[in-house]
Amino acid sequence: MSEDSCLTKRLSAFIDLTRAERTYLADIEEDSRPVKKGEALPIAETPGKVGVLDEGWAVAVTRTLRGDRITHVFLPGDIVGLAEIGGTFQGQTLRMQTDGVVCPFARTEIGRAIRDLPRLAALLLTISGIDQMTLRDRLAFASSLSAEDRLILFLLDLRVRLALPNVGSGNRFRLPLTQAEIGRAIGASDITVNKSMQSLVRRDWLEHDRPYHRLLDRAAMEERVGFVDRYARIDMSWFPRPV
Amino acid sequence: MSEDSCLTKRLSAFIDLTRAERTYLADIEEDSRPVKKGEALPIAETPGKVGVLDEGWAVAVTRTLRGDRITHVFLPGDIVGLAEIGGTFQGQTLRMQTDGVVCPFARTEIGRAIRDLPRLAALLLTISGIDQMTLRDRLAFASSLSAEDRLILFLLDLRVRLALPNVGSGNRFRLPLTQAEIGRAIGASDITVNKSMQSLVRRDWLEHDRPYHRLLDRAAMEERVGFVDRYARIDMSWFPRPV
DNA sequence: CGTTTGCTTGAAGTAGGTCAATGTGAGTGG
DNA sequence: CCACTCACATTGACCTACTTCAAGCAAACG
Repeated sequence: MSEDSCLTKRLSAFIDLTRAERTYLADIEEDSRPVKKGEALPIAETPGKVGVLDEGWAVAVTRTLRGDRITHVFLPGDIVGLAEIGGTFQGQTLRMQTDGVVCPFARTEIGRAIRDLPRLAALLLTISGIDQMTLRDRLAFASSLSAEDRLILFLLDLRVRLALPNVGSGNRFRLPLTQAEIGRAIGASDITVNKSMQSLVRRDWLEHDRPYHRLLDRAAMEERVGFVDRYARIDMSWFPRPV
Repeated sequence: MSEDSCLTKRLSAFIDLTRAERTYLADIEEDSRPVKKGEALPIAETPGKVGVLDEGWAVAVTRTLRGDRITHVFLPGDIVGLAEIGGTFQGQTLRMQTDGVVCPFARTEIGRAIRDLPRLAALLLTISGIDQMTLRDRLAFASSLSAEDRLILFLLDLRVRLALPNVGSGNRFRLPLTQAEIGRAIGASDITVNKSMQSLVRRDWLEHDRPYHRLLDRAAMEERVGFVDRYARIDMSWFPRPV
């Protein structure tokens, strides 16, 4: 009762869960499991799992002919494996970017939860949709923004999403990716990332102190790239009534 | 009974719907509505709607600082507005690319359907996930493939998805997009699209006859870009039992 | 204290963007 | 039936934002 499950913690950021929903979720959750940096997520290894990333960062990597690309960065609290719930993993892997803790769920339990907790089903669908729109944004911007602007967008997106679980974490955050990895995430070379970062620092928009980064002028950055926070306003009026 | 709703037709490509599911879906469907080329989809105009594109092509357009980009192409049979079900439309529009017919659904009805037809909820979540993975693929390839290879990928994707509703439609299909629009979809200029197409024709991989295109050597094209058909194998073993 | 990993900087090469001009077929109106 | 127009496709020339290659440097780590 007092102990909230990982999923409960996460979903509470969006809706107030009822007591019934909470206990249901706590029941289906398996024991949380520590995972080491560099390891594949247990979700990706044993098919039929979904999980909540309780601590640490993870990345979704897509293998291409010319090296691996990072297609998604998972932050603490994020649900992992939701997109892959019914599809093949072919060509994609989920890998821990730092040490962390994962709470796995069996896919069949998710199936049951969808049946028994319709509001949860609606919420999951909504979250999946938002992720999709965010991806569309990135895709659109990938070809129309300069590498520097893509970097700005990347930082802004992280900032917003980090603020979701631990409310208002400020503009300073740890970014456990090397410049080369950032490059693989935004579609640029490590050199370009480096030079863009320095350019941002010179412009007094960014401050960095090795793994820590601080956005000094978020307003200017947001205006520059036309940033839209898709998590800001979610319409849940159509959700079915909770159990 | 004899008359299947748009959504029924679509979802039947994935699962065998029960009689109860079919009649439920038929009940919540509103009258299908013809839409003209260039018009915004009624779904995008009146918030709170989702729809099935019964006939015609549509595109999702994301407004960027440097012109509009096409982030998704909807084909006949596709569900439109699913990604937008809970989010804001900000910066994105859905526009008809040809004349067509749309079957709208109220979002609240989808909410009710999720409650009453849990298997449908699971399927929608799965479809949304697959779309997400496809987007990730495109994002990964956007920065690691040449414009020509991106064009190949674009054509292959259309081919696979066109085959979903009207089974095995062959390798020849009508592509109602101008070269400039294709460019906006794959992140290239109209000039590059033109030159890439000619290059493909010269290589005897593609044949085109104005709006019609024929893939002459799909195997070679798929191999070239490492194509993965994410719709090919869907795991539904975890779905809740149908009503 | 050497080795590795990541950051920094410079220089050279290129894919693909923009600009500009021409070609071509389909539709429209006289 | 011909002229006009408009939308698309085509071709060439130039130019720039990036990539790749190469080499030094700093901090972390066994």
